[in-house]
Amino acid sequence: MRNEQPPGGQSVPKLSDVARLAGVSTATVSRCLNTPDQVVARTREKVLSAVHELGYAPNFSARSLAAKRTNTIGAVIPTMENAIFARGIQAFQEELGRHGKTLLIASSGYQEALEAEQIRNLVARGADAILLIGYHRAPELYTFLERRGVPYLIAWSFDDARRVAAIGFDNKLGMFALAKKVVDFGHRNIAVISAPTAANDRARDRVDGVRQAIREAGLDADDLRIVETPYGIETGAQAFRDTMQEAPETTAVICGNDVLAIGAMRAAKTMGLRVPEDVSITGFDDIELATLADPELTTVHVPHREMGRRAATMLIDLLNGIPPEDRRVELPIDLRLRGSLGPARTC
Amino acid sequence: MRNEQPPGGQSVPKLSDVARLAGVSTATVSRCLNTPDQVVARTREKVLSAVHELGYAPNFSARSLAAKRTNTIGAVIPTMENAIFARGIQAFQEELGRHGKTLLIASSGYQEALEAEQIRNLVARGADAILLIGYHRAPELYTFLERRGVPYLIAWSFDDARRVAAIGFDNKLGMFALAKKVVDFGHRNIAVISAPTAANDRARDRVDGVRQAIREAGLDADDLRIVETPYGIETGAQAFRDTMQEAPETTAVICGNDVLAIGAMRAAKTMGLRVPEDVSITGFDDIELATLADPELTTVHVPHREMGRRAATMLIDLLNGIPPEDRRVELPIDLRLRGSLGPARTC
DNA sequence: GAGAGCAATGTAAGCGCTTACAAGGATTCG
DNA sequence: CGAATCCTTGTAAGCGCTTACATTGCTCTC
Repeated sequence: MRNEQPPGGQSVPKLSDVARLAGVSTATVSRCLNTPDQVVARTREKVLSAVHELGYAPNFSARSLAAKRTNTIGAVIPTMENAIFARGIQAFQEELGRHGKTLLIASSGYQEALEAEQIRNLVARGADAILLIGYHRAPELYTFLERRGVPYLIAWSFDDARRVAAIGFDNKLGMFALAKKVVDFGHRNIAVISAPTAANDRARDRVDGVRQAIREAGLDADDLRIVETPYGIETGAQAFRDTMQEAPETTAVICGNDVLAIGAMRAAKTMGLRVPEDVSITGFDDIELATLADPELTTVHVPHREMGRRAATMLIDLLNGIPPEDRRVELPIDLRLRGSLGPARTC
Repeated sequence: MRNEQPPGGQSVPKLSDVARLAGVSTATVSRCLNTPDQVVARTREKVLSAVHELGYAPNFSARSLAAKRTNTIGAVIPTMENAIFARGIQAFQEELGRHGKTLLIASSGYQEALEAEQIRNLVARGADAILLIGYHRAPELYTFLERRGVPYLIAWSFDDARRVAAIGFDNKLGMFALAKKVVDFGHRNIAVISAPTAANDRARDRVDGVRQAIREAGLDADDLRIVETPYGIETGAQAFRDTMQEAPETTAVICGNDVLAIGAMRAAKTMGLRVPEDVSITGFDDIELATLADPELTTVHVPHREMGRRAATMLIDLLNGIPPEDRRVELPIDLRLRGSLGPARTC
C-alpha cells in the first residue's frame, strides 16, 4: 500500500489503533464503519472520535480481501479521447460515487484483443461488476464473466433479442430514421463513411440502418458506396475526399458518427464544396461538436448523460442480485435536423 | 472480490491451487510471477503451465495487502468531460500500462473541497503515487501526502520556484506572449474571459500574463476588463455577450481557455459580429476544437500527449526513489496564430 | 574430497480487515 | 421473579498473497 515506512514520522494508523484508543474491539470499530446501526450511539461516538483523532482511513486492500468485495466497478471503453464516451462516463462515475463505488476505467483503443485483456485485468483487480460498450466480443469473455460471477452491463447498444443486462439505444433504428430523412430530401447518390464494423456492432447496426432505408425507398442498396475508416477527424476528412473524388455525383454523405462527420465537413470546406448546397453531411451521437460546426450538423441525438447515470444504478441493482433479464433499458433517440442536411442538388 | 461463490461451477483458482498442481510451494509460484529470474527454468515452466491450465489470475487485493504496493496510480483531474485533460490523461494511462501500472481516475468538478476528498480517497484506496493538476490546494494536503509517503506529481503547471515534482508549462508566460501579439495587432480595448481564478493557479497565471503584457505595452492594466465564469461553451458565450454589451468598444477578447473562446466565437456569430474584423478572439490549450472553429482559433499550444506520457515515467521514477526536486520539467509552449486574431478595427 | 559459497526452493508469519460465532447484559413476559 | 429473547460487543479465524529466513543440494576451490 505504502511503498515505505513514511519518512515523515508516525506510521499510518490501522483499525486496531482505533480500537485501542476507543477502548473497544476491532470488530466494533469495523461495524461502526460498515454497519453503524448495529452499534449503540455512545460507542459509535467514541469510535468515530478516535477515528478522527488518528486520521484513520481504512486500507482498501485489506477490506477487499476480507470482505470479498472491492466496491470498485470497472469499465472498458473504446477511447477516452473523444467526447463520445466522456460525457456518459462522467455521469456514470458521478452516480457511482453517490453510492460509494469507485470507477476503474480502461480503454481498449477500439481493439478487440486489448479489450479482452482489459476485461480480464479489471476482474483480476477485483471489479465487483463491469460496464462494457456494445455487445460484440468473444463468447469466451461472456462465459468468463459468468463463471466468475461478475455482473456486467452493456451500454451504448440495445438489442431486444439479447437477454443480457443492457442500457442503450437502437443504433440501426436511429440511423434508419436519419437515412430516411436523407432520402426524403431527394438524395439518391448517397455514400456512407463508417467506423470499422468488424468488431463494432454499433457501427454495423448503423450501416444496416442506412441500407434498410435505402431498400425501403425502392433504391438498390448495392449501389450504396460504403467506406470504413478508423475513428478520427482527419480520417473522416480523408474518407470524404476519396469518396467525392471517386464518386463526384454523391449528394449526401452519411457518417457513422459525429467525429467522422466533422472531418467530412472540414474536408468539404477545403475542397470548396458548400454544405448542404453541394453536398449534405450527417453524423450520429450529437456530441458537443455537432452544434459548433458551421453549418450545424444534422445528427442522431443520444442521451449520453442519462445513459451513464442509469447505467450506474442498473449495475448496482445487478450487484444486489436483481436478475440481468430485468435490467434492460432501451433509451429513445431522436433526430436533430440541422443545417448540414438539405435538399439534393439537382445537377 | 467476488460477490458470491460463482454459481457457474468451480471456484476461482488461487495461488495455492497452482502450487499444488505444479508440485511446488506457494512461495515458488509467487516468485515465478513476480521475480521470474529467481526461479530455474524447468520449475518456471511447470508453474506457468499450471497457471495456464487453471486460468489463474492473482487476487490484487491480497497481493496489495501482502506487498504493501498496489501498482495503482491515482489521478485527480478537474473534469473528464472536456478535451483539455482527456488527451493528456489518455497518454498518461497508456504509458502507465506499459509499466504494468493501473490508473485510477477521480474528477473534482473544479471544486477544491471535492478534490481534497478525492485525494484522500485515492490514498485510502492504496494509490502508490498521485498525479495532480496545478499547484493550488490546501497545504494540509501536501503534508498529508508527504506523511503518508505517497509521491505526487503536479502537471499542467510549472513554477520553477516550487520544489515539488512537476511537469507543465508556464501559463503566465504563454499568455503573456499571446497577449503581446494581441497588443501588437493594435488592440487597445481588450477584455479577458477567464475561468474562476480563486482555486486555479493556471487560470490565475494566465490572467496575470495578460496583465503583464498590457503593462509592458505602456497601457493601464486597471482598464482591463476581466470577467470570470465557470468552464463551458455556453458560459463563455454568455460572458462574451455581457462583455460586448457593457463595453462595445472592445476589439479583442482574450479567453483563458479554448472552450470559453469557442463559446465566445459562437456568441459573436449570433450577435452578428465578424471575427476577426469586428472583434478578435483568442484561446489557450489548442484542443481539437480550436482548428474546427471558423475562423480557426488563435491560441497557445500545449503538448498534451507528451505531458501525459512523460508524467507517467516521472511518477514511476518517483516511485523508484528519485527525489522530487530532480523531477521537474518545463515543457515549451508556442503560439498558434490563426484566423481569429486580426488587426484592431479602426472605429 | 571436504569445506565454503551460492542458487533454488520451502516454511511460515504476517499484511489489515471482516464476520461467524460466542458471550454477556438488558429487556420482556408469563 | 426466572426464563426466554433480543441487542450489543468481543473473540478469533481466516481472506490470498508476499517475503524473511531456513533449508537443501549444488558447484567451486585448494
